[in-house]
Amino acid sequence: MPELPEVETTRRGIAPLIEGKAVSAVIVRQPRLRWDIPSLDHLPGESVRTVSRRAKYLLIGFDSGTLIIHLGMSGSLRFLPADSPPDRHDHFELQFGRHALRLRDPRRFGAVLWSAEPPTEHKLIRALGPEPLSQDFHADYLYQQARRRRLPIKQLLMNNGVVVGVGNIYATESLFQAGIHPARACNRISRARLESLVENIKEILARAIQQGGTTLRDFQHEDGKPGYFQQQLHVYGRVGEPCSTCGTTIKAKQIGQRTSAWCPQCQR
DNA sequence: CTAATTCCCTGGAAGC
DNA sequence: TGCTTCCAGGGAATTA
Repeated sequence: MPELPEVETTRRGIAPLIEGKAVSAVIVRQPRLRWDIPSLDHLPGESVRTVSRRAKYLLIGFDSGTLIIHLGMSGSLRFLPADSPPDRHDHFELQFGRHALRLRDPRRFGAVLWSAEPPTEHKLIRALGPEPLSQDFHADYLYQQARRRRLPIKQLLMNNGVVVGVGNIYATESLFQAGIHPARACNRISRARLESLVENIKEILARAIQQGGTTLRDFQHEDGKPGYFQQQLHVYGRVGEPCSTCGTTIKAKQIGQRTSAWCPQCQR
């Protein structure tokens, strides 16, 4: 599923293709995504001004407002000839003359929304925590967030009000790298260990984005290969296999309705 | 306020 | 081979 690195890779891929281009048509084949796709009848004739990202939301800025796209769990965007035949899961597209930016989303957990106000004021975006790769996400900040709560550290990381863009894969992997048990109460972790956790999150995400960038040149021809396929996963999806560090069998259990994997030897 | 639970949806894997 | 069942997963909405 698209994690933050994949969304950022998508942003970098589509930005140079659509910035400055005028929308010629909007096509909605299946409006029922997570929420119904709103009417975008006013868009044709308007030009794309910016292509940015906040958390896992892609923000396509126009003079009259912002198109907000979330890829959910199975969404992908491609830029291709407008006359290429759509797949049955190709629900939405913006056409730019002979090309189209097309959204495919088999599981329809994604979203296409419109915000007439600045996107920072939008209901879904206003209350989000800092970007993990920004300077606002640092050890002191995470320590302050952690000390007044007691839930498992993994759930704290996956709370978008605390930090955005850290999904199950990256939470699982960064906790392994930092040697922290995913179920450990977040207020019972030292500042020093949280500092290590912050560093690991940044490092792992940055590397995934960098690797996503290497597939960018193929962007127009196929879905960007998710960065985590190239990145070595140490615990995620490796339940029952030996730990790459110590050989202990990787365990898993549900933490906050999500499967969490960890090495019982390396993570405390 | 924090925390826990429910719900949306379908492809793919596993079981029969 | 074909059918059925189960599971994953982001994150908003709802409930406690």
